[in-house]
Amino acid sequence: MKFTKIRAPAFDLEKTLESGQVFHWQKVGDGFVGVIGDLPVYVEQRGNVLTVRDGEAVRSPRRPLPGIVARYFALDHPLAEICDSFPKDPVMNAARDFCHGLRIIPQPKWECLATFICSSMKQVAHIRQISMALGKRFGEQRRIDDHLVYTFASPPRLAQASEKELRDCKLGYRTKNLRKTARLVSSGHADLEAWSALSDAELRKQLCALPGVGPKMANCVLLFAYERLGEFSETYFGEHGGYAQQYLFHHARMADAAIGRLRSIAPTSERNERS
DNA sequence: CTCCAGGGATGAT
DNA sequence: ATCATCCATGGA
Repeated sequence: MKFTKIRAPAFDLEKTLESGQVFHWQKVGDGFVGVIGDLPVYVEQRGNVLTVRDGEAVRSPRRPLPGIVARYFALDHPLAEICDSFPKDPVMNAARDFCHGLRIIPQPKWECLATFICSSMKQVAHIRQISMALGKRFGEQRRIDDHLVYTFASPPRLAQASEKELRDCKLGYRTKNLRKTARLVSSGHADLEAWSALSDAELRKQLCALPGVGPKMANCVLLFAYERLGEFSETYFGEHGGYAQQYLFHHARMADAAIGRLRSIAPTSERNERS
């Protein structure tokens, strides 16, 4: 067992993995297993130190593991500066406090786009199931210790999948959108990598033209896959609006869950509130 | 603008 | 146990 240690200040692994940006990591013991691109990885956190261990990759040219992990978890983002730039209102303050150490993972573009097409009108638990099902059926199997993990399904693989196979992954009405978009990407008609060179506005326009992608999902992909961290909501949220947005959503989801738990304990209080 | 499209999780009864 | 409601939405 060969473990590598990586210093990771101002980082919270669990919050980062469970805040609704990526959906394929599984809790195992004190850590998580998943894939970073093609590479199967186990990662666990103790204080400011990550302990990581990789399995065998097949496609990726091997780079040193610490660099891969540090980049994946965005350890190079200046988090203190980012949080400092958030507006100072009560809601934002609470979110910033709650989400301490949450970093926005720079995701592989296709993985991010496809996942968000699958995510419309789905809750996090659902998206996780879909993501797992797609990986298991259409991804490539990798092994880390005694755990099986799966790479994200490639555009050509999804493009050639039958509608029934996709529906079996609980995709529902998203099936056609995912398949159509997979075909556009697979054929080169939509070149996600080349789009990196586009301006924010132009990139958004291209994304919105894809089946199943509207303004909301386009923003998510802009933020998570193209690292346009401050592109939207900049007027109020400042330079790092994307980060602010993510913190607010995660905090709100967790707060809702907490209210739910309270209600089940004390059913007479807290009736009928929604904003 | 309205309406609808999976289905699992979650809460209410 | 069963029933209703919800869901980081997009397209018709």
